[in-house]
Amino acid sequence: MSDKKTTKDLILDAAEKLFAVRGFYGVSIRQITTEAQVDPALASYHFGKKKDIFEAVMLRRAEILNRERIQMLDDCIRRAKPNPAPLNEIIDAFTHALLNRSNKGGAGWKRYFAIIAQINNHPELGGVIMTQYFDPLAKKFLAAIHATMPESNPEDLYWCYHFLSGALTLTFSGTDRISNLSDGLCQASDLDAVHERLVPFITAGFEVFKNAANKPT
Amino acid sequence: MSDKKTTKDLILDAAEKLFAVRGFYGVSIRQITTEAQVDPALASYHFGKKKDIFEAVMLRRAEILNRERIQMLDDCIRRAKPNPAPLNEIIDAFTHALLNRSNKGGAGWKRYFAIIAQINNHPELGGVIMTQYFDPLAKKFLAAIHATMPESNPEDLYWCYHFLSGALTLTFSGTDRISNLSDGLCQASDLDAVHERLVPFITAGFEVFKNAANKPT
DNA sequence: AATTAATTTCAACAGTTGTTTAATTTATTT
DNA sequence: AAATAAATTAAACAACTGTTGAAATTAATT
Repeated sequence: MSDKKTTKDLILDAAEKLFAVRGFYGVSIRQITTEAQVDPALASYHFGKKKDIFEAVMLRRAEILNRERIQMLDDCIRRAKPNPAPLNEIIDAFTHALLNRSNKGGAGWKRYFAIIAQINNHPELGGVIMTQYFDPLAKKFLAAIHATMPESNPEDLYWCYHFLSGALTLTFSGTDRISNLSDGLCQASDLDAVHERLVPFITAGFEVFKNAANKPT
Repeated sequence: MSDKKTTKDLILDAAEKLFAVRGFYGVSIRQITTEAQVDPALASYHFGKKKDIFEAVMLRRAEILNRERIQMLDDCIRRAKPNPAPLNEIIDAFTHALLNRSNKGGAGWKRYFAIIAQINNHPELGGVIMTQYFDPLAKKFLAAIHATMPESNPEDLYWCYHFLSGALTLTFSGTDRISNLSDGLCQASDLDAVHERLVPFITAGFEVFKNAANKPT
């Protein structure tokens, strides 16, 4: 019945768990293999260097996520045809899969996004995965936005995307400072509350730049 | 003339530089003291444990920054009296000192903000400094917002603040992914460009919640 | 100038780091 | 069942980790 997990996945699960709270440099291979209840040498045997473990952790879920997000974006574009997709739906498509997986995908997904949040704000790590998996989708997304806001200045849109990316990232970080700040009224773990506000918030932000004050360069 | 730097500051400067790009766990005391051209034992002698070095790095600039930001917020409230301060000015007051220091304060400040960006997204580190120095100001700031948007739901405002915090944080992170994405059209280092767009973007986001759809709980 | 305090140096500590090697066990193929 | 491949184990490697102690030096005080 219950398929026994492969050693590779045991290691990846353990690595994901530990990387999520202590970061790449804060976790040793021995800690990972201890958590996975596996011999230390197996990490090298199956993955190679430590960075390769990290990349394997990132890749494992990146593809699933990417497929879902592209799907949602395409759906919402198709639904609106021949008109451009509505802005708020585009932004929803961009964020929904992320927040939904983080919310209802289980502990693994939550940890995965915590790592994403770290590398998104870390200059040295993350470059590869983010560029390879997230940026192409970001471009698709921005193209859809531009289609629905044809008068806007592309430069403005890039910055708006940047703000969106930051807001999302902080939400995933697992630092629950908003809970302190609000004396428990809000909690970063309540991703439904986030999503409910994030989409209109960001939509309104984008719409400021609907009619370019600055001409495109 | 040129006051020779104290050993303490040599160490803090080196630590700041290295922490900014590799994070707390990614930097060793020996790397710090080598960079500072100082004996390794001096780190313990002057600061104690490694975490104490990190906290000292954070504290050094936190006070300066806090003073500036409170000043700007108070000024803008005073200017508007007896009316509440305009929303966009409040947000400008919140962001201006940060972006200005990061932009024109020299390399040290830039690195400092890169560290802030890391700990803001890192559950284990940062708690102390952020809670002690940044959250009180956040409350002041949110109170000002609420004064100018009296019909709004506090819960909504906390979330808006959360989004603002994320957008700011990513800007400081030093990861210049927006440059890749825009093929060089935008650059995260161009903080004037950020500021110019961030304030109206965030202002519009907040204004969505001016009249609470959800009644306050 | 003598005495005390503060700082800096050098050496060492026990523990951990990532990674590799060779031997052993398990699984797969012929 | 024999032969081959894949996976796992245990031990070891040199390099590095944070931190400490005692001696040597510099600065400040009497």
